[in-house]
Amino acid sequence: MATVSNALTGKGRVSRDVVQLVMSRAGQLGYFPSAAGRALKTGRSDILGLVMPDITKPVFPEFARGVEAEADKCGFGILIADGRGTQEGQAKAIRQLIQRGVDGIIIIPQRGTVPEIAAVPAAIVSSSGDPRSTVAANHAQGGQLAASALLELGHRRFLLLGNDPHSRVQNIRIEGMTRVLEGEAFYEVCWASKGFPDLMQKHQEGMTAILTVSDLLALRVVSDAGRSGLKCPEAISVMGFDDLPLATAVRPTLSTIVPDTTELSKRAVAYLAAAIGQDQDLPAPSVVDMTIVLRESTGPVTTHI
Amino acid sequence: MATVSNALTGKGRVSRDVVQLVMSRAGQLGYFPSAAGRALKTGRSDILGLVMPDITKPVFPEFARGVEAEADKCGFGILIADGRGTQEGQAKAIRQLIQRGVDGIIIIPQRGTVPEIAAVPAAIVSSSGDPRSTVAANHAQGGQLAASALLELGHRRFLLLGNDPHSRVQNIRIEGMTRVLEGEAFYEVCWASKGFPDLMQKHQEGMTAILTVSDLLALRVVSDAGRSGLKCPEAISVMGFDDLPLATAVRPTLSTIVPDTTELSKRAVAYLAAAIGQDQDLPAPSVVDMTIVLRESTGPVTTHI
DNA sequence: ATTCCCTGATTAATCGTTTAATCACCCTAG
DNA sequence: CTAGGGTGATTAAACGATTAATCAGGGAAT
Repeated sequence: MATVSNALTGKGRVSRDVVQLVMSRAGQLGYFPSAAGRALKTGRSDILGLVMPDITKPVFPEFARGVEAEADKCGFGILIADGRGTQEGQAKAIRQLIQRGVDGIIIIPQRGTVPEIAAVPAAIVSSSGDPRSTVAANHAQGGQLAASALLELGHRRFLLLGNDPHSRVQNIRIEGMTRVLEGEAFYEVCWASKGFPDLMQKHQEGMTAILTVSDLLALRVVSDAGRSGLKCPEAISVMGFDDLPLATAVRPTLSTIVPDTTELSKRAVAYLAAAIGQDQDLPAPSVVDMTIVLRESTGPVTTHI
Repeated sequence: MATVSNALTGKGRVSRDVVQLVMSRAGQLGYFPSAAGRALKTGRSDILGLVMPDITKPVFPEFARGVEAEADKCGFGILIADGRGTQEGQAKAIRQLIQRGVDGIIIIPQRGTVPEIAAVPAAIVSSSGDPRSTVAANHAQGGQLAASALLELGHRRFLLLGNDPHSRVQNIRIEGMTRVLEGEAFYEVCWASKGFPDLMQKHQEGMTAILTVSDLLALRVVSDAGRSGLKCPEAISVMGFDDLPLATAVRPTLSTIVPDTTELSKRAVAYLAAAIGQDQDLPAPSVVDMTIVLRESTGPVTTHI
């Protein structure tokens, strides 16, 4: 019995041939170790919890896929929990996961606070500048990327378009943009939640570039523009964020800033693996840069108004 | 010890006050039962596996959310596994879930076959007409809905636009459309994978309605049309499928056919709960209808070509 | 007063692993 | 020839719950 256990887990002292024998017999019998029994004895379930604000919202699925893939590589399973968009939902989700016996939790925090968790190690995936984060996407640098690209194309009057003035990441993205634009070009920040801007009018005022904080917004801009006869990218350039599936489905295809969700999930899982394994030195908090992908919705500024 | 167990699970014979006492003491001590211990003894983990072809693809996240919510109501957790788009990926995912000790599995099958699973009950969420399915979305009826709506608006020449001629659900959706259109109107089926159709030309041939099998395609159509000067819905009406987030972000907003993912997940979870509970009569395979939501991309046919 | 029943609490076995401790054996060295 | 060391297999004790079986005690009925 102990020998079988040792053979299967590769620990302890077992001879080569016995391992072989055990393996083959196990295969024949269709035996595999009971997760429950193992978990009970070892105190580890090899399962990680993943808490997201709302898996329905774009970008999160990408992240979930990355986490699942990475966890799988490390021998972990992923238990998902949806925060249902609320603070209490998030707290409840975390409690539930812990009660289910997860070894660690990956949290993409609901705007703002994260409940204290002592029971199990937690990796917090947040945005650059967040002190609690274990790994952060560099939204600020993403914003800079967007702004510099259009600046280089010759644009000098920008509309920075957000959706929700209370969103942390949107503000950070926009702040990244303004940091680059400051002193180099004229810009105006606008929040769609308080009325969608009149693009035609803005364009007549000389605006040629629109930097949005999300592909969804960029889509709205591009299609709005198209309807009112503003050609994109000839008359205005539009930049999105996140590289959602729609970015390549719409015409013009969207230039966009893409977060490296794969790297993000890799680091989050790696951190937890280390924390669970009780490694001495955990990976330090880190920030993952974004990249830019230029497609059809952006182009050089044309003299023609 | 037994009394504590009984008090906490509500089984066996325990007096009212002892239950109270146990509860409060448990609260004070921060005690909660170990999932592993319980799973070992009862043989149940209270965890369901969810296998999807690729959580990144639109619609699946919605379904995942629904399943998670419904499972939560029934006291189950959800372990996700991504099939990575391949047959073997799916098979491997299922094996892994079983080894992790899930009590049941919900599978959205990779196009075509599903591996035999005997180890645990499985709910197969598939499309209408699939004999193996536990619960199916009525893609055919969805197609009919789309076609009849535009037929009623006066359209008589249709373009039915698919993406992948090998996709089962796409074919079923289109078949639903043709069933309604047959004898009532002219229609032509077109697959985008073999070159995107020239909308202007089609329109000049008299085509006024485009029925797509997905919002992503509808988006492409709408934006393509806009660029070539074809007004939507004045000149052509476009219908999408699935009601993705982008449907309300684009202008014109997309009329679309929306599958009831909530109901789908509800039934899948209910089936598993019954199967796991060894109920005598399991819910019979069922089909859930889709609904239509009319927005800006469709309208009455205008005489003006 | 004895018996019986009922309620509620207690005992102890069990689920399937892991792992430290023990054991059996062979081989080598003194 | 015996002691000792090394290798590989075996024993048995946990892990933390559930649950059938047992036990204790207080009425009610005879």
